[in-house]
Amino acid sequence: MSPPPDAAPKTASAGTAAAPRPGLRERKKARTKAAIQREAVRLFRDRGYAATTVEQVAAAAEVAPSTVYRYFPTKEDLVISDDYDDAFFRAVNAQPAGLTPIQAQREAMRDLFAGLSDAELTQQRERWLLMLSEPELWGASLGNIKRTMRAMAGEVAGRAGRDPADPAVRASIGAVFGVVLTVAVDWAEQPDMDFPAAVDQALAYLEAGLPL
Amino acid sequence: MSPPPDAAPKTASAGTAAAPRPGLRERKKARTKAAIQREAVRLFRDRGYAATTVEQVAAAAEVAPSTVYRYFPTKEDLVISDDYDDAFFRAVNAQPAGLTPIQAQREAMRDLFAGLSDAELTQQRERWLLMLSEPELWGASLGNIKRTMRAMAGEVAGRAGRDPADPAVRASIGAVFGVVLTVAVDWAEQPDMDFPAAVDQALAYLEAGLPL
DNA sequence: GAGATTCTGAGAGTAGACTCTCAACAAAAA
DNA sequence: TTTTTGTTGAGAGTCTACTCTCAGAATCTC
Repeated sequence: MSPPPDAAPKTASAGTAAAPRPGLRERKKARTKAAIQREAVRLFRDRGYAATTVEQVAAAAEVAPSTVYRYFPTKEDLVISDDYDDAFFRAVNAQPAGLTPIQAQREAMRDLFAGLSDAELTQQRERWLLMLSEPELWGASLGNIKRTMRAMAGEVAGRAGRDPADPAVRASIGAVFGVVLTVAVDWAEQPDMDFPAAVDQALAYLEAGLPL
Repeated sequence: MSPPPDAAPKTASAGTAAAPRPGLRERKKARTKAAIQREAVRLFRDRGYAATTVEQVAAAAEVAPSTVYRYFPTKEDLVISDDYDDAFFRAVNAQPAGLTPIQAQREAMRDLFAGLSDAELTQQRERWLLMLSEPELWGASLGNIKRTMRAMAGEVAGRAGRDPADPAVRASIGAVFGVVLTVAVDWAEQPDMDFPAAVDQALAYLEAGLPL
């Protein structure tokens, strides 16, 4: 989903690089892309993903079908395009040493949510809901999942002074992923739930060794 | 995949129910279905899932395309049809009281694997590999995942004297799922790995509170 | 065996995701 | 302004999962 691309600088520190200042063309493209995606998610939510054709999305966004495909190679991309995985990875990376991997991931989650507006959270919920109810979308996000897990394994391994292939490292990553997933599933079914708080609580349980 | 349906009695105890003894027709059907599925998995593995058409599967199994669809409503069903989820649930259910939920699930896994032949394990690996590499299949298995998790929540809740909606219960379920998933991912990439042992080890880590 | 039931093959047909091409137009560069 | 480059719309076309129908063949029942 990603916020309106007009708010360009994502990596807070502007730095030295050239900031070519987006021309009119660039801005128009960004606006078109955002509009297509917005209409797509709206239609998918209202009529169902499978029941909505790309043609209808194009019509709603007032562009030609070929234009839709120019921005989003596949129908799934209309939904799964997102950069929170990378953001999460960076957030973990930024945690102070000395934390256990699970603590670090928990803190990273807190930081991540702290930077999101309510509107963005709602957007995320829409996306999760779609991804968790439409098999096709859940499938399309497999790549993201695997990539994130691999990256996290490297990060956690470094943090704990272990090998990324260490079974204990893998287990740790998997546990966090699974825990967050279940909370997301619940969230999809209970709109009013406080997602950030629930994730934090669940990770706290995990941190405590899942007492039951 | 499920073992050749000829080996009918899955729940060891044959019990009282009528065993109508399969007629020739039944056996033929079962054989046809098994053959289609076997050829499908073979072709998918060799040529890739997307690159293999249902028509090719039909040709390889020496039946008409319409026959394939009679047995398997969708192309995905050629792979994801399986009853290990239920088996796992029953195995957990059969564990003695007094174990923690994670211990119970770990023991259930052991029991489950103990009942599988090497051939069946290999078959499972083929399926996991396909499901974890083909987004479409991973997506199609979402239903199974959610159903299993829901069922497990009920089971664990009863076992721990909690509510199925209790966050601690959900977290526990999710952690186990995630841990097993990561091991499966590794397994898909490392054919020679001892999957049952690795799962057991990973769950042992989880049981110990994921020390790192 | 004769008749009832079920399974299969053949093939035509639909839908919708995705591709490709080309001409018209808008914006940037000169 | 003129030229050059990049973006769009229109539309024809492909590919394949999936549906439906019907006739004939194989099994089961009596």
